[in-house]
Amino acid sequence: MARQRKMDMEELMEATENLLLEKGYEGFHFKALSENLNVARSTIYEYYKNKDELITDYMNILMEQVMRRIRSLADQPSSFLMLKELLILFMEYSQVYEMIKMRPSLDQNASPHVKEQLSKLDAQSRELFQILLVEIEKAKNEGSIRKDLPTSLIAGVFFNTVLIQNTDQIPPREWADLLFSLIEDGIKPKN
Amino acid sequence: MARQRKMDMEELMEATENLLLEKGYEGFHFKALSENLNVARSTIYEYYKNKDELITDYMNILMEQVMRRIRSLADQPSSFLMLKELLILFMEYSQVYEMIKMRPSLDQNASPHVKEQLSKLDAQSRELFQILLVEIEKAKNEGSIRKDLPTSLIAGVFFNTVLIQNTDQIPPREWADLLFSLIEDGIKPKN
Amino acid sequence: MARQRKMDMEELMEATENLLLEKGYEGFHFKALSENLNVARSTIYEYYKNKDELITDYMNILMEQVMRRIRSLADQPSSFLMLKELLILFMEYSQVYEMIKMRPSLDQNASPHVKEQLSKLDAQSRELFQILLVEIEKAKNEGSIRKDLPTSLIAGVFFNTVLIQNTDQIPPREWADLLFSLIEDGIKPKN
Amino acid sequence: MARQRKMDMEELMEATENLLLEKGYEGFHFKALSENLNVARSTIYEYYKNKDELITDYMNILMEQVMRRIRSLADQPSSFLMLKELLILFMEYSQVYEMIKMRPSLDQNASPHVKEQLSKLDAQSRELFQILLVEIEKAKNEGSIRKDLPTSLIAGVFFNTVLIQNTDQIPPREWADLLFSLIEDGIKPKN
DNA sequence: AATGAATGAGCTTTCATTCAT
DNA sequence: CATGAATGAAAGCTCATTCAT
Repeated sequence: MARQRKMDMEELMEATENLLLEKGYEGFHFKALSENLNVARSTIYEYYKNKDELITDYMNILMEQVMRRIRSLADQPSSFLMLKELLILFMEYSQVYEMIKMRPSLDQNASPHVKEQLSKLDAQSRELFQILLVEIEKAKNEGSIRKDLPTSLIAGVFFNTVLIQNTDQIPPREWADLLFSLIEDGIKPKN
Repeated sequence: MARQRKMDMEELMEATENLLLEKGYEGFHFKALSENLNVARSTIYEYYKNKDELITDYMNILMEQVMRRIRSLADQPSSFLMLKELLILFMEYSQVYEMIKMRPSLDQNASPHVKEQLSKLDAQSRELFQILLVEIEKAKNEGSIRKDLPTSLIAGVFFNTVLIQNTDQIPPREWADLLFSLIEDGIKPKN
Repeated sequence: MARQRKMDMEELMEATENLLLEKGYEGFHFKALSENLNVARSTIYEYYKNKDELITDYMNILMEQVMRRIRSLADQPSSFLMLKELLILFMEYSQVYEMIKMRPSLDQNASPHVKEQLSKLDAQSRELFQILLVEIEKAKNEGSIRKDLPTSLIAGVFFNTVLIQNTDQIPPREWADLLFSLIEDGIKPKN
Repeated sequence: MARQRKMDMEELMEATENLLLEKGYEGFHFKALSENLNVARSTIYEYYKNKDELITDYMNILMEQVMRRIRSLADQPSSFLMLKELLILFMEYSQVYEMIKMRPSLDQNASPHVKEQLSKLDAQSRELFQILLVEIEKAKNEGSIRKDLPTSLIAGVFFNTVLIQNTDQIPPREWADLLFSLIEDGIKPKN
């Protein structure tokens, strides 16, 4: 099998994710990445022709994973419960929204291959948003969500609140319940 | 051809803000900045010894402005109303939270002067958080906020929801009211 | 006038020419170029965004110069004499044909700007060839050139023989006369 | 998956020649070579320790082949006819002159082994030139070549004109005759 | 003050070369 | 033999920063 393999795709993707979250697109360097992985910088180029191809590949893999999870969520008793499941999923995959915010930076000097990857990515983002928007609308019709709140605002709450830092180290499940409770009933006491 | 264009501090700060928001700390370059301002790159060095000093200076100015506004808010009839005013202020100054998230990047190779600027900044951030946390606690005691929600979660909601993109272009005042209504009462219909 | 100017466009073009002739397109590096010019590598980037832009710019300048000279040659008493003048010119500018041979290498990853420069260049090359071919045809009709030799062969002789190394260091004018004499009458003694 | 494709020396030499002619010494890379041959890059190292050894080996093989052909040409009725045969041979092996022009690039960091190969090569080049020069001198003495033309110029014509692109796709034999006719009698009509 | 010019540091990328299987 | 994997050296390029006017 030739020289001992040092690079591990899983590790590469993990390191890519961490570095992206920490430094953002502009601060993402193969130098730091290779140091994290303990391989030579050039080794990464054996797998990815450049930064953008690695990043878009990572994003697509992430998105596919999330979409697979979302599709496996289908058939909840109600849209309201579906939304709760989505929120929990978004918390687990809070990188997704960070990546979506990073997306515009990738347009500059996108090579044809990168462009292709980006359009796949965009398609999946659109699908993700679509699902969320549809579920919110359905829940409004179900009568389980207020109709006076714009759907875009509610969707925004879903994406943004999952980024809240859990500084008190509350257990994830409990944190999710608290967050959903806040979104559901607000901060005002019940009566 | 000397002195073609005077530097204007206001413009400099504005351009700094825009570039920081658009590209993040790692993507903030004097090159782009000077192009936006239509001055020579070297001209900026007449005012700031380097990148980090400009950025920390901008951040401090921003923070001072916000803190001044917050202090002018004091003496609301209730903590609950105070929190509403704070949310409106955070919406107006949504850059603030973006800057706070950018803060850690500034630690690397911070010169003594930058370190000093950073500690001023940290002091102001701490004060800002403190005010928010105190008001939330007071509101809990007032009985106008549920006690079962962790204060850190509520504070997080205050910072994060102001970043929601107003994609539907709803007028700012109305958007603020809708957002506060959501935070106050949740998405569930009253019944 | 700011820091003392070290780069001189004339020198830059000259060094570019020399390096291109010596190493060819693939062996042309900014490193060697900057060493020849005694400036930092990055300094060259202040003038040219990259290798290809410098090279195509150089080639266009060269071509324009040659075409200007050619146009100033017009109105010779006969096409035959015109061809002699052209040969002398080609000897003086023997780089031109070397550059034309290098031309195809420039197509890979040509940026839009480079593509534009290349199409200008191609237009001038075409014009140059055209002039040569037309003069050869006219000379054939004048009866001063054999009609049994393909025009392309004669044109080829004009371009290729100017590249013969003058190893014996014969004075240019004399060398040109000898070369033209060979082309005119061949190597066989008159009888 | 070992041993998928056997290396074939003939193919290797052919690919080496093509790549050298297309890209020149500086643009000759094992990467492209291995892709052309459809073998792993590292496989070439089983046969040649490095780039330069492959190139000098190829050049020596080429030169030997040419010299063998030249030796088999000996004993023409006259030096003039010998020169015609040589021209035809040079047309068939027009790579030879391209390689000779490439020769100087090989001096940089030549390893001992490469240096040895180069000196063999140089010996053969010298012999080749020698033969050509001697035949020209003999033909001058025979009275079949003008004595007023420097031998070096005539030799140069032999090497350079074989590089003329046959753009009109004239059959090789015919092209050779036309070229020799031009060299012999010049472009001027007979009377 | 403002600028044009130059530069070094550091990242991106390519490629020859090595090595274990 | 042939290969896949890893790597260092060197080129490509960008940008913060300095400096003389």
